Order: sequence, then structure tokens, then C-alpha cells
Amino acid sequence: MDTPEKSVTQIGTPVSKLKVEDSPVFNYICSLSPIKTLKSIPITQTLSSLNFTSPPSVFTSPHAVSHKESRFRSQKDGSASKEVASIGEEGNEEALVENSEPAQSLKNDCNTPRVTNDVRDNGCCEDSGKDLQKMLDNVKKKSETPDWETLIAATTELIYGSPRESEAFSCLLKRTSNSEARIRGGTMPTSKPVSNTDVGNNESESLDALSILHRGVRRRCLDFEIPGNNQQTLGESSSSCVVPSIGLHLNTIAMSSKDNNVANEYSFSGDIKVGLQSSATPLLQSPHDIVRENETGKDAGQIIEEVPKRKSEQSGEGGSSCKRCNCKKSKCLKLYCECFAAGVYCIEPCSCIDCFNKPIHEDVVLATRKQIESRNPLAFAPKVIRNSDSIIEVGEDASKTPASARHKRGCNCKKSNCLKKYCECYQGGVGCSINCRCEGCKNAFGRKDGSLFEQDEENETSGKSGTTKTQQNAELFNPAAPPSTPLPIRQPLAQLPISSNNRLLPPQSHFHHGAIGSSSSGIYNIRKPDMSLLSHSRIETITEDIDDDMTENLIHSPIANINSLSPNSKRVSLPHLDSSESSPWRRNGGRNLIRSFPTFPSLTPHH
DNA sequence: GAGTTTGAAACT
DNA sequence: CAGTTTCAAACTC
Repeated sequence: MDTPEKSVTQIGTPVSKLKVEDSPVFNYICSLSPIKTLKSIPITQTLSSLNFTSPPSVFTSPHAVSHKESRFRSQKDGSASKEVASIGEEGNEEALVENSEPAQSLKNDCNTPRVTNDVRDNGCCEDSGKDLQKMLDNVKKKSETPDWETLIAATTELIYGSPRESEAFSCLLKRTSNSEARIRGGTMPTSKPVSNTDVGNNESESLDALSILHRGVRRRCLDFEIPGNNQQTLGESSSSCVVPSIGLHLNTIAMSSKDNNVANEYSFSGDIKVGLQSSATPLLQSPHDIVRENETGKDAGQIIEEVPKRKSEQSGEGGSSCKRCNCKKSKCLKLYCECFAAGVYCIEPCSCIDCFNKPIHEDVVLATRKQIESRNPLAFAPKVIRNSDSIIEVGEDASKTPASARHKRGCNCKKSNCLKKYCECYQGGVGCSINCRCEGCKNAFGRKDGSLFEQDEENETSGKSGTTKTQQNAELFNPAAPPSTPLPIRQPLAQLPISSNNRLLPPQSHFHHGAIGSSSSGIYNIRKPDMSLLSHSRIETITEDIDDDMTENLIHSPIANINSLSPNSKRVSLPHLDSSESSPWRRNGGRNLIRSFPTFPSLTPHH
């Protein structure tokens, strides 16, 4: 959680800027001169420049990271005190968001305020000041962990492999954007609360500026979550950022309504509202809540439909709907628990027994987490780490590098030949490496010995028919044909409309994503964004722009896939996806779904 | 859905 | 650090 927290800190800077803007003089100027408004825009645009809309970026996934980093660094300049304040505030919000059960009401209050009025918002924040302080304390404690800076830097390179990271990061971004929006709305001469309606109705200039700013701020969120076809996606992305799981769902819903007024969709209030709500409410836990959130009856209807659909799909895929962990003895306080390991609280869909991984037991959770981290600082770090060299590797010779990402620790498979999800490398969509102690490694993503697909093919050529080889390749590069089980999974994903937008699928899922319809994968979609890099999102965006048919074609064309993603692209994307949920073949809610859910209030600095 | 297999996590 | 046990997901039937 290093990254997130760090991000928070850095993000705090914007707030300071806003404070300047808060001054009456500034407000007055703003009201008089549109130029002022524009002034803020540049910043946003800078961010938005990263925008997924730029096709070129698609091929440069790695840059995404750099962008992020640069952005944060620039923000770093802010005063320390301000940063601290911002951190506290953000942390507080995060805590609220994450404490879905207990803090839900509180959350809602805090969230809604933006929509309603600043005063209320402030009051709410103050009320939650304790939580905030708590968060700060936690952060400080965590900061005790050595090499924060180093960890952060490392994190950026990790590409948010872990759900927690991505989520937290997303959340941070969102928060930041929200804060800005909030501040703006509150400080603006009009003092009008920012709401969907307001946004839609108010001067186009102001709206544009705000939207741009908002967009810029959220760009990352967008990238992660919704490569969405529409601008709507952008607006929604923010919400999803807040809470991958529900947020995505909501986003999906919103997106589904095709006629939507973009402005409305983007409205801060709307985003915030949705995001918060979503965050507060466990995914799918209460479809009604979602419906409630939706303003249009149409949306609501869609939502309603989605839930059942998703369930059916999941069940169809072999996983129980909304299924998450199933811990019986670990109390969900050990890494055995995927929820816990993913840094998220268990929620209703979990089938765990004696679960302590709930907001109610936050203290216990955090303490346990801390304990585990003390034992293994990287325990909660993404299992799959993107190789910083991956880019270079790709450029130089993809064939030489089995995978752009590797499992942090390496697997230890004895019987699965690294061809089943038992293998964390395989599960993460990455090849095995020298770090692995596996036996008889046949990891389709890259064998421990370094042999790649090509090599594998050659080696196996004698034993297998050419067709088999081809198929295998297709599996590797083609989403349609995942190595072993994937196929079934993808299909569902492919059918998710929303997910298609959001998802940054690994090579395989990627291509399918266009076809993906609503499904459990919807959750996936939400999550994926988190995990995926900006580049991925960009890729998706492009894909989205293309007709479904085209996408389909691409999907079926390994070459096309490769080209679009680049040979390594597949690997690059996988890592992100992998650990969390990205693996294409992970159709079930299983681990993938987990990532979509609310994260712990404070994640460890490591991430 | 129950039972088995598997390998990571935890423990000694 | 190595060996063993525990655990829950993945998988099979």
C-alpha cells in the first residue's frame, strides 16, 4: 500500500492549489474571467493527455507507469503540512469507504455532501475526523516500515499488480478528484453544490472546465477502470475507482444507458455518489441499493437485470455467484484467505466461517495484517511483478523474454506442471522464472528454463502434431484459446458489455472484452481496470472504438492480438491482471472477484 | 455437491 | 532453513 498512501500524500498537493483558489479573490476572478478557469484546465489536460484516447499510448503500456509517477512527483512538491492534511482527509475517506458495514451511513453522508453542499461535507469529514486520525496513525505506523520511498518507487514499477494497489490507487485518485471538485464547488462564487444536474445545466464553460479537470484528475482512474467507449465511461470510471466492485457495476449500469447525458454522467455528485455508495455496499450485496443509486428507472431496470445475469453467468462458469472466499478455519485473517490476502474485507458473497475480516474487526484485521507483514513485508505485495525490463525486452526481442512479468516469489509446483491454476505463476498469467522451484514446468506463459512458446513448440513438435502446436500458440496469444481452461471463462467475460469497456484483459481476455457482456465478469471488469496499466486501458479504449466484429476478428487473430498488444503485451498485461483477477481464465468470482471489493482501510505501505 | 488434489501459508 | 502441518482454492467425478 505504499503506493496508495504515497499517492495520497502526493495528491495532497492539489488540495493546496485549490486552497489558493478558495480565496475570495480567486473566486471572484474565476467568476469574472473564464481564463482563470482555463488555467486550471491545463493541469488537468496534462493529466488527460495521458488519456487513453491516444492510440499511440496503447502500445506503450510502460509509459503509463512513468506518467503516473511523474504526475505524482509533480504533486509531491506540495507543502508537507498540506500533504499531511490531505492524507488524513483521504485516509479518512478511505477508511469510511472501506468500512462498508459500520461506516456505511457515515460514508454516505460524507459522500453525498459533495452533491449537496460543502458545509455538510465538511461537517461530515470532521465527524469522521477520528477515523481520519486513525488512518493517519496507521499510515504513520506503516511509514515506520523502512524505505518507504523505495517501496513506492518499486510500487510504480509493479504496475499495480495487486488489486489493493490498484484499488487504493484508484481510490486515491478519485478522492483527489473529488476533493478538487468539492473544493471547487464549495469555493466557487456560486457556492453551488456540484451535482449532476448542476453540471448539466450550468454554463458550458464551467462545466467543460470542471469536466476536463475532473477527467484529468481521474484520468488514471479511467485508464484503470474504464477504457470505456464513451465519455460516460470517464465519468463512471471515477466511481469505479472508488470501489472497484460496485463502482464498476454502477458504471456498467450507467454506461448501459446509452442516451445519457454525458455531462450528467460525469457530474461530480453522480460520480461521488455512486462511488461512495458502491464502496460502502458490498458488491452485489444489495442490488437494490444500486438501483436506488440510479436516477433513471431505465438504469435501475438494467441494474436489476444485471445482477441476476451476473449470477447466472458465474454459476454457469462453475463458480458460485459473487463467490469469494470460503475460509473455515483461518477466520479470514491469514493469507489463506484470498480476501484478506487481497486486502479486502469479506462480504456477503463470502462463504467464510467465523470471519474476522470485516470492517467491524478492523483493528484485528489491521493488526493481523501488520503482523504478517512484519514477518514478510511483501506478503501483501502483488504476487506478480512486472519486470521493469519488460519494455526493453519487448522492444529488443520478445522471444528472449518469456514474460514481462514474473511471480514475485516463484512457484513451487510439483505435480501440476505449472499448467493449472494451482500454480501461482500460471494463475497470474506469467511465466515461471529462475525463482521458481517447480518441477516439470510447462507453464504456457514461459517455462522456468526460459523456453518460450516458440521453443516450447519446437520441443513439443516432435511429440505433438503441428495442429497442437498451433493451437497452443493460439491459446497463448489468443484470448479465445487460453492455455487450459480459459475458454469458458472468456466467453462470459466477452459478453459483458461493461466489462468490455473496463477490462484490460490479458491478451486473451483483452480481445474478448469487446464482446464481453454483463456477467460476473462485470466485477472483473471493474477490477481489471484497477490492475491494468494505463497502457492497457488505452488498448482497451482502442479496441472499444472498433466494432465488435472487428474486435472479434482481432480476438480470433493471434497475430492481430500480438500486434496490438505487442508480443510482450500479453505478458505485460497479464501481470496486472494476474494476481488479482485478470487472468482470463479466471472466470469465476474466485480470486478475481475478490479484488473488486472494498479494501482495508489502510493498506500496507508496501503496496 | 462431495471428495480429491494441489501448493501456498503457517508452523515447528 | 528444512520439514511438516494446515488451509483453502482448484480440480475431478
